[in-house]
Amino acid sequence: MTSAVLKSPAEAPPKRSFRAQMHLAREDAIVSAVNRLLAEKGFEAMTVDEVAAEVGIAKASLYKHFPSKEDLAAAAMVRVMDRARAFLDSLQSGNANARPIDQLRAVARWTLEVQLAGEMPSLPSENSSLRASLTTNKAYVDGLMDVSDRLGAWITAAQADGSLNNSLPPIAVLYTLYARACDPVLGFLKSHGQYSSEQIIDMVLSTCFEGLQAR
Amino acid sequence: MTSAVLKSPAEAPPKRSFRAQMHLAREDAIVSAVNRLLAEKGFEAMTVDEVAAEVGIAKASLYKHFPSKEDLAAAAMVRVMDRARAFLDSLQSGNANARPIDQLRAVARWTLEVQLAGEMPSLPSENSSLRASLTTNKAYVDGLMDVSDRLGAWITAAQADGSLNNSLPPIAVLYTLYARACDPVLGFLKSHGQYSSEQIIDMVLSTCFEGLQAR
DNA sequence: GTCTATAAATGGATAGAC
DNA sequence: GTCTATCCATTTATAGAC
Repeated sequence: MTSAVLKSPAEAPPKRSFRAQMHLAREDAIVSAVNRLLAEKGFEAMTVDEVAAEVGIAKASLYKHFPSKEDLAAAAMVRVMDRARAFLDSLQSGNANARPIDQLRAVARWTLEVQLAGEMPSLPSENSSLRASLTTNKAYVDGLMDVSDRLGAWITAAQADGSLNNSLPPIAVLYTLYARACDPVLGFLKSHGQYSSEQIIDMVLSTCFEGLQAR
Repeated sequence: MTSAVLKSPAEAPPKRSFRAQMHLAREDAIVSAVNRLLAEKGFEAMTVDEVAAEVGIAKASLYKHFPSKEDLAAAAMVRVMDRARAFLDSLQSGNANARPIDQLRAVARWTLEVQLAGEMPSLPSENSSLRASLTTNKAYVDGLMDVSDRLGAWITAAQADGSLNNSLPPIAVLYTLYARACDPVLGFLKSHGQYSSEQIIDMVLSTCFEGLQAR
C-alpha cells in the first residue's frame, strides 16, 4: 500500500510487470467476451454494450483499449488465428512423421471442437465492414497466410502420396477446410439433441473427408 | 381514363384482376429485393431503407405490404422454399425412375446454382429474431417440412440401395445438404477468380458427395 | 483507465396528407 | 397505397470528471 514497500528494489521490476500483466489480462478478458459473442451471434448482431456488460466494465473503458468495434472483432479473429498456429505447432512437433492426410484431419477435428465449444467466430459476410478492416490488419493477414501455407504444404503432400483427391485444386481443399470450421451442420445437429459432441464431430469429419456417397 | 370506359362490362373483371396483379407484382419486386439483399449481406446487415431504395418506393409503403422487417425476410424465405418445392416437383415428374442418389445430387446442384446466382438467402444465425419469426410462420414451416420429407425419402432409399453411406443418420445427411446450400466455399472460390461457375459447382459437389480423400 | 453522461448517427416503425 | 416528415429506441463513439 505504501510507496516505500511498492518501490523497494526487489519489487520494482515485478511492479511494472504486474501492471502490464493486469492490462493484458483485462484485454484478454475483453477479447474472450468478443470471441464468444462473435461465435454466438456474429459481428452485426453483437453490440459493444453487450461486450462491456459481459466484461463488467464501462463501455468508454472498452474504447480506451480498442478504438472501434471493428478493431475489437479483429483482435478476436487474430487470437483465433494464433490459437490455430499454436495447434499447428503442436501437431508438427508431436507427430512429425504422421501422414499429411491425418494432419489435415486433426486440424479439421480441432476446428470442429473449437466451434462446438462456442469459441469459433462466424465468418464476416463478404461485404461486411469487418471484412474490410481485417484485410488491412497485418497481424490477421500474416497469421492467415502462415496457416494457409502450412495447410497448403500438407495438402500438396497428401495429393502426392495419393491419400487426397488430386483432381481438386489445392485452393479448393483449403477453402473447404476453412468453411468446415464454421459449418452450421454442427449447430443443427446439436440443437437436434440426439447426438453427443463426439458423435457430431465424427459425422461431420466423415462427410467432409469420405463424402456422403457410400464407398 | 373515363369511368365509362373503365367500367364497361367487358373490362370490369380484368380491371380488378389488373389491380390485383399490380399488387402482386409490386410485392414480388419487394420480395426479390429482400431476397437479393439477404443473400448479399444477411438479415442483420440488411436495412429496410436499402430495401425501399432498391425497390424504388418509400419505406412507409413497404410497411403497408409487410408489417415488419422479420415478415419481409420471412416472405423471401418462403419464396425460396416454394422455388425448391417446384424444383422437386420437376425432378420427380421428369426423372421418376432416376436413382435416389442422383436426385439428391441434382438438388444439391440446384442449390449451388441458386447461391452462385446471388439468390440464396443466408441462414439466420441461431438466436436471430428472424429465427423466432420463422418458426411461427406456417407457410415456411410447412414448406420446410415438405422439402425435408421428400429429401428424407430419397436419403433412406439411397441408403437402402447402397449408394449413400448408411452409417450416417439420415438427419445428418439432410442437414449437410441444407448447409451446402449456403456453403461459403462458393464465395471464396468465386472471389478467387480462377474458376468458372460450372467448375466451382463441380468441385463443391465432388467434395460434398465424394469427399476430400482419394477414392 | 475507469466511470457517468451525452453526443451523433442509424434504423425500425408510424402519422397523416393526398 | 404512396408519399414526406417524424418519432423513438438503439448503437457507435466521445467528453470530461475523478
